[in-house]
Amino acid sequence: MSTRTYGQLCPIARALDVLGDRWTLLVVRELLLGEKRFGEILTMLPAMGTNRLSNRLALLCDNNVVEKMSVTTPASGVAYALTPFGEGLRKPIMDLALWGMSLTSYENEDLTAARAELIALGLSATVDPARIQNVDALYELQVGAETFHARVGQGAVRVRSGPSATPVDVAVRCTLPVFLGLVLGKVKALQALSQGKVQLISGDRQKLTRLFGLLQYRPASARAV
Amino acid sequence: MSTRTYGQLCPIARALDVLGDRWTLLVVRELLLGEKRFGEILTMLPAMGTNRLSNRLALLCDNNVVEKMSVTTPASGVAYALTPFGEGLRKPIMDLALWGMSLTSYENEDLTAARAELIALGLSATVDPARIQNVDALYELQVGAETFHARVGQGAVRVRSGPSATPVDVAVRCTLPVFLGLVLGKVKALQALSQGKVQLISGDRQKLTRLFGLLQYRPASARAV
DNA sequence: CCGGATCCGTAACGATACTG
DNA sequence: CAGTATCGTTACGGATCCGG
Repeated sequence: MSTRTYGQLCPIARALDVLGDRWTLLVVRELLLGEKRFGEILTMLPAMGTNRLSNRLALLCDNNVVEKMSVTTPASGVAYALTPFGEGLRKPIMDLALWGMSLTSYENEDLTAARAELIALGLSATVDPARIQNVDALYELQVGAETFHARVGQGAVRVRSGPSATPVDVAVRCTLPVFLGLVLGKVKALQALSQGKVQLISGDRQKLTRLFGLLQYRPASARAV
Repeated sequence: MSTRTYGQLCPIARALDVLGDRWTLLVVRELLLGEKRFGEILTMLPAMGTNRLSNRLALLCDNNVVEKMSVTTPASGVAYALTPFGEGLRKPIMDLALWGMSLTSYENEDLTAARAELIALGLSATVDPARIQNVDALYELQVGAETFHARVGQGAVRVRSGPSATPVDVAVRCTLPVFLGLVLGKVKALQALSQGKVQLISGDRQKLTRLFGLLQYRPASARAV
């Protein structure tokens, strides 16, 4: 029980009464990638501990940010998903991601615990809606042991964990270092394809190039601060 | 020293490494209202304690979010202000305020520690830019013992603590309960004026009405969730 | 008085072990 | 798989004290 609230008559303070505890916003971040089971969240945030994850999920459920839902795969049980109200956090959190991008370098980092879907999620915040005004495409990416998908459409790139439930336009596979090379612009998609660093499982090369044209990291100095 | 970082390769986690500690975002909120001195911030966040405020400000300075600046009023000394990089937090925080508005009721609340400028700041996030496309006006409000000003222009309402440094279009004075009645729509500005609940120090009544037409609280059920 | 630094009791955190 | 219980460590909240 988080009886430690700010108790101020201010929407920011009220929001932080719900979200301000350690780990809480990262739990929401995980659920921005799609519904997840208790154990899945814990795998992504191992230092959190089962106890705290349990507490945080209960608090988020109490505040109508998260709800339990029953799932059947891989086994029968419950999963946690954002409510429509919780989905309202996507905008503030992605704005925060855009700000945090200036604190983030993807070069010379330890990749042992890195996750491509988090990199993709962060970069999706940098995409200018005007650039994808009339684009609509669904991608599936298999990066190392991860599988996630990205839908480009309606002025946004939306990243979700796991394989796509519907047929995708393009499906590709690569390693995490290759993925990083692509988003850093050090490797071109077509070049990586011809070198066998990227395997095109389905779809055409043109659409693949377009995805990595959007998901490009630019260092802070080159962006508006 | 907050040596307790998430250490994830993710801009959200990196942002929270800087901002995620308790009180930190509320310190930034205070500075969104303008530069403040150490003691001023502490007065607004008394439960924080001097040592934590000191630590947080140091961490924010280290990360180029906040900078010290020398001031001469009321006495010679230093104040803390957001850097341009820190100003970049205005958008995410105000988006969070908009979300937190659904958790906030301004009715039947304890007003002993309430601050009108925080209410105004929160409501400024709800203003539709389209409504103030070609408006440009500067207001000074004296609510109880507080003085703050609000500039309506360039598609946004910007609230800052203290009196305006430049001449204002409208200056008014009222009590906090009256201010709340105005933003709740329970009292009309013209009506409050004629009853003497609001004192028009300078400027015309029409512009005053416009301000409180913008700064209106609508309960969550009436807004998009 | 302002801008802190030091100290202490309490609550939260991080990790592990244990249970239905 | 999904938690609960426990425990040592760390941070928080509050008060006091220090140097300019």
